[in-house]
Amino acid sequence: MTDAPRPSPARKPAPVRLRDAERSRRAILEAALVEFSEAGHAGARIDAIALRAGVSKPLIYSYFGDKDALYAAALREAYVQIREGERDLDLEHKTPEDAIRALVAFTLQHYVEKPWFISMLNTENLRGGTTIRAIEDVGEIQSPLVTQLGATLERGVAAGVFRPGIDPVDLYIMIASLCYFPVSNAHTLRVVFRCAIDGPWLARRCADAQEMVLRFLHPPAPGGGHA
Amino acid sequence: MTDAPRPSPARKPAPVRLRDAERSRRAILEAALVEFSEAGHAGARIDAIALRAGVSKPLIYSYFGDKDALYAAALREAYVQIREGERDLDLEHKTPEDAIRALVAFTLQHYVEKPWFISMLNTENLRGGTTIRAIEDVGEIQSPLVTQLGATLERGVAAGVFRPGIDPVDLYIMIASLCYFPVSNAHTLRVVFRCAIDGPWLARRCADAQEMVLRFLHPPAPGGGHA
Amino acid sequence: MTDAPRPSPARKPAPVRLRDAERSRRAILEAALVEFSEAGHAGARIDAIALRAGVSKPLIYSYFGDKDALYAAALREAYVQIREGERDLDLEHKTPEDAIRALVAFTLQHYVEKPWFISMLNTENLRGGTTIRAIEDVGEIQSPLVTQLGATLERGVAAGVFRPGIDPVDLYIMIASLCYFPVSNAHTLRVVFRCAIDGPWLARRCADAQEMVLRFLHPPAPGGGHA
Amino acid sequence: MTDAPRPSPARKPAPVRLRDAERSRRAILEAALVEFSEAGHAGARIDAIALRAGVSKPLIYSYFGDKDALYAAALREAYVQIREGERDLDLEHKTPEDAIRALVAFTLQHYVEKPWFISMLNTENLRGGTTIRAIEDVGEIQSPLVTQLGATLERGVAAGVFRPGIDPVDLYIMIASLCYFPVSNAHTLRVVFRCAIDGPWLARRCADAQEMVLRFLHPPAPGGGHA
DNA sequence: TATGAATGAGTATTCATTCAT
DNA sequence: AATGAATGAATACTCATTCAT
Repeated sequence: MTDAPRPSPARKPAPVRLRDAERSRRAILEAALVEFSEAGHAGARIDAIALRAGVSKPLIYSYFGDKDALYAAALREAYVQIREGERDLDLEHKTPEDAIRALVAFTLQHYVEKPWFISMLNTENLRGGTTIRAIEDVGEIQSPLVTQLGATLERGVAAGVFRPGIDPVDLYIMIASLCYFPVSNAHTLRVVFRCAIDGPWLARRCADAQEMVLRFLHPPAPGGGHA
Repeated sequence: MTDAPRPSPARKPAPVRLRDAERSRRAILEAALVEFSEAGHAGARIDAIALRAGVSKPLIYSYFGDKDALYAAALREAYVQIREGERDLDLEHKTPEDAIRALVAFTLQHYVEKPWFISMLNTENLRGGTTIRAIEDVGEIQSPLVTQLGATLERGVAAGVFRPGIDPVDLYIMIASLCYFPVSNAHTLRVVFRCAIDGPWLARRCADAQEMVLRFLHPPAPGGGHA
Repeated sequence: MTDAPRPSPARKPAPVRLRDAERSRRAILEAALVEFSEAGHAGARIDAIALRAGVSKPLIYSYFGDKDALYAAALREAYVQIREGERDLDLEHKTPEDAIRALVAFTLQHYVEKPWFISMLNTENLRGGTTIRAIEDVGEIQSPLVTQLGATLERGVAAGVFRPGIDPVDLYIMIASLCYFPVSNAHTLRVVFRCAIDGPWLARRCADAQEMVLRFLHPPAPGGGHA
Repeated sequence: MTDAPRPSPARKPAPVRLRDAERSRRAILEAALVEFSEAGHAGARIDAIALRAGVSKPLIYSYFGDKDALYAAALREAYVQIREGERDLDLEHKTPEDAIRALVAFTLQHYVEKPWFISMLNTENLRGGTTIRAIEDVGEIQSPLVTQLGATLERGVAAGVFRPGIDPVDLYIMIASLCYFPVSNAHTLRVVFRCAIDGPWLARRCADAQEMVLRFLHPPAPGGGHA
């Protein structure tokens, strides 16, 4: 009202990076991923997401529609992130056994390093999976991994190190099971079993899981195996 | 509305009334268990719990204090229920291998039949375990199982069917892992892998888990094992 | 927190009339009638209604559901009020011509004295009548009047003072038309025609309307009427 | 985005652009008229107006200032439109009785064909007439009609077909009353009286109104009129 | 023991309006 | 002349919790 906003002539005329739609979108999505995974669907606050993303609430609504749609976008993003990691695993250029070891290690590591993945899955399953059912392309997101895993199993069978008849989806679920629970339930395990859920302990979980899966995949020893 | 049915003051202090009070308490607790496990902590509604339990909201407050305290009671109840099941397993009168098989089968079955157990654990872990940390006797609730499992392992080692050096807590976590994930994440698995998460599929999960655990426990074959 | 709310021993122990559900309901309904008629549907504020009624907002929601339902209740109330006035008109004990004069006078008077009636009708018609269509018993509310008016017309025809063939609904609409517009549109008329819309002017409107309606109802003069 | 189509600077100052500006103004005004009349003042959305007009929201603000100013412009436009229609009625070249008939017919027809006129008047009266009071030239907009109507009445009195002493403004209000209510309140009438508010019904309203007004204007029959 | 009545403090969502280009 | 990006200030509605009986 009084003084015009004198721009000091020699400086940059404005914070350059404002008004960048794509950048705002990403900021909101990442803030939502964190908030939803920390607080769950009902507990998440749009206010908190706006604050984290450094934008106003109306912008969130104009980009994503409503809380549910934002939650769906965040859930999808969680899957996209793990797929990107798995794509880089390069299973086909490893020996079958190393491929399995690598997949186990990556899976556990991803769960630990990107804790919102597990949290989002837990939240979504608590909600009965209604949202993920509505995401069109979720099937495609995961299928490359299953294909790779199937090929790895076949190579192992051909090489005589794996027994035949193992379903790649079942195998993936086994691996995920062994990696998921110790991370997902770390808080309750720590209290109930009074044990330290820390790096070394998780490293042992990883080694045990690798051994478990490989023992399960191994064909029976030729001349009279177990018992 | 007018006069309460005045019990003559000097007699026994209305035992029927006490029964009702205890029944109300149980009704509230069970309603809370269902509501919290279906909706999570933030999503659960005191109104809904009152409705399910068939009591008024003030009664809930007078019995349990507030929402958090009710949640804590429900969480504790979930642990109590699974402990009661495990206590009846009678591991010590089975062969070591059968004991392991029985524990795996029971664990999966309990997760499937009492879905609020998994839901409560998920909810509590999403919340960072703050509540369970405050429950005094949770350690004792779980410890009998660990003792039994340790004894079973020792018997197996003595009998030469298990290798030594396995920690009973780690073993229990492995078993729980294999049983937990397919049930906990049934909704997302169904959609992402387009597979039927049904009775037969779960039965195969059970068999696979039993085999996995036993193969893991078996000592290396005497004359040259796995590479 | 500090001092307990000492009830001064000799006084009445509390504001007696609080916690009276029916009384709260009426207060809300009347406040809503005023607020909706002053501000329209979109312009009305639940906050303002709560303030006017002297209750909290949640109470409004617990009694009426949501804004639309409250609006519907207020609209219905407006009709109930005018019906009660018409019921007391006692048309059947007046001469047919006096009955018409009385109905005209009452109608204009009601529009002036209960301004929310016109405002609610205007609001509802602006909204396309969607709400009134959903009120079940609106037809019955108005029908007694139509019956009475039909009887009055018949008596007039029999007495030779009214011509036959007049539909009572059409007649009522004529009367309403003449009374409605000068009240409903007082604000714009005042400005556009720079005329005083006040008591005397409305009294002339009443007299003119009575004359118009009666002239319209009169049978043609027996020996060659108008032109 | 890159270069605007630079018009060579010295030539005529881009007349095409000016046409576009005027067209945008009209588009906004007409969109506003529709939106305000469909939704009322509080219910109208600037977003919706921008969408209907095919322009951006900031353009609306740069042309009209704010929502209230746009509403005022739309209200004024409604009056301008009906004045244009009335100007073409050419009352002075018709017999006094035909002139009245024509005015009644035109009024009803305009209300039916330009529904935003009635809606805008209702909206403005619901708001207490605050806006129209601020429109400077509203008086002039309506006065030609009153002058014409006064002349018509005088001609009728001179011809002996109308009685003297009728105020032209009062007469116009009577006519407007009879035409306004059945159109304005069509939605509620349809439901409350369960009658069809359609073309034929409105045509009968028109004929009845014409007859009513003429009967009212007629001088008392020379040899003993109505009582 | 038990409850109908009532509310303070939020929470998702909307909307007129402005900024920067 | 025109617009995509962005927001402050509401506004409808919810929910854990308490009051009064």
